[in-house]
Amino acid sequence: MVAGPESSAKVHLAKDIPPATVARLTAYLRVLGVLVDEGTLIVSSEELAAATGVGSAKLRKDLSFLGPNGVRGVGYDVARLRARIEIALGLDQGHRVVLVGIGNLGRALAGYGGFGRRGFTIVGLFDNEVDLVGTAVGPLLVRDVADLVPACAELDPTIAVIAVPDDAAQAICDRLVEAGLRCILSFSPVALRVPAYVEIRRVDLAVEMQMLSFSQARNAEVATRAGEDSPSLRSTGLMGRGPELHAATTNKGSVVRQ
Amino acid sequence: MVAGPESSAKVHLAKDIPPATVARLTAYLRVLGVLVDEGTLIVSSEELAAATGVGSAKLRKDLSFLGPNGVRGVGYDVARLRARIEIALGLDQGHRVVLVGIGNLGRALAGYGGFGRRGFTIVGLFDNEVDLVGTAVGPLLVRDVADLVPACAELDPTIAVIAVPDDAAQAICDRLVEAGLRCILSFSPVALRVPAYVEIRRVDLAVEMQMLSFSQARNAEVATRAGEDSPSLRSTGLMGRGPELHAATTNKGSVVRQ
DNA sequence: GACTGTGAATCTGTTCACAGCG
DNA sequence: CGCTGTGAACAGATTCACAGTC
Repeated sequence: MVAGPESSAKVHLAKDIPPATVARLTAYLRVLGVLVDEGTLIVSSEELAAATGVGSAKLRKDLSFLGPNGVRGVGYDVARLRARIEIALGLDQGHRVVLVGIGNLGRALAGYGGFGRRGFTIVGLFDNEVDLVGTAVGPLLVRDVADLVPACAELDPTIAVIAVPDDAAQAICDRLVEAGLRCILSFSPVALRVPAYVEIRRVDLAVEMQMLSFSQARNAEVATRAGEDSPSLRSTGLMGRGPELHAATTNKGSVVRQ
Repeated sequence: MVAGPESSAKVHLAKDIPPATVARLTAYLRVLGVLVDEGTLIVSSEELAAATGVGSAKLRKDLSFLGPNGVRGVGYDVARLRARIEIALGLDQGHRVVLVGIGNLGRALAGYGGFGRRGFTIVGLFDNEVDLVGTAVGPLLVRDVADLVPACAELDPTIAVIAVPDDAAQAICDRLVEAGLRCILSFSPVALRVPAYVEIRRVDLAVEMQMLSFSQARNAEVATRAGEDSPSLRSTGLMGRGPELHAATTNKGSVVRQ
């Protein structure tokens, strides 16, 4: 009965949630957004799990870390569950993001609609290329990276994204830390050194390709059984929703086939 | 004694390597590349681990899955180890990659030097935008996505990358499977449905941001102890190498601080 | 009856500490 | 003596099965 009709009462949760669960909560959130748009009010663990590509038991366990959220015999209130997850992830306040490095990747990130839709607002763009500084990318002007520290004082960002060439990454990272940033997402494969109080995550695009390469190598090795057996497209019924809900995909650890 | 002086004798390994290890092998590989460029011949587990941001015990265990690769009391032969990892990951043959969706992200991927350097050659670019078809992106011309299946027969790719809008992702994915692709990397957050024999990995850029958001929320909750304590920049000595080798970064599971 | 929430069992990954070897 | 390679202890994540509740 902990589930009173609070709206943003900060139920003090969000403390002991395992990292693996956090990673999946974001996936549930996305699907819940689609369901809200469709006007769906209630969803069962089975349905939500199928739409996200995980097992239903895992999903229930994940959600249980946020406290009781569903109604037994019925399912989960879509809107309420979404709000609950957003609070747990700290997304309810929104985030102000600065992006450093406006090459192709930076541009792609700046234009990526998925961010805005999920509570991330890009508030600053930086680059060191003189030709680029002052030009508009979307609704923002690119600033000189030399002004990073003072500009951050003004912009008050909570998250920084690094999308600069490898050899510049550490210097930019240092500057960001100096500017007071505590959460940094880097797209450079180099291991960045930061003080312990700074949270840094790295996305290395080549890693994903290499993991694919490995599984191909493994499969090729087992035999060249190019047999077209096993269609096995999980069809869990109940899935006749939008044209955007599909089941069964890997997530992150590896080849999590379910 | 298994370690004879073979060059590419396919030691039949690469079978039972845990996924978590595979993910890290790619990181070691990158650092080894830097070391080779610098002319370093021998590296110890301690050094390599520091440069990659993992613990040395973990590194040794990871490498042990490939068989004995080092010399006790000395360390690892840089060039030999690199070759060994490349074989294990199936990178020694190289990979032919087709890229579907030439928006900002696709363009960023097409221009990303990290791929070529690591054995991935982009051999085909596809989009459905008429204005784009026929234009050059780097050394390649963009092809019409309608020609995907016949073009793949000609290009013989081993990996496909999907960088199209969310609502087109499943259709493109189906087309790629039809074209015979078995390894697909998708940048769309939607869970794609594929036959069981197809390996698919998903990279959701928003997930990483949301995980950062979570850790910030957690930290803010514990208290606003903005204390500037703990500088703790691991400095393991032995690190006076290039300007590109740094230590201590998270990897993937979460906040793997070491 | 249906579906959630969860302890208990299992599996996977990490850490430790040391034996084994050059 | 130093460093690799690894069994054994440990921690974390997943799966199972069912008790609890509407």
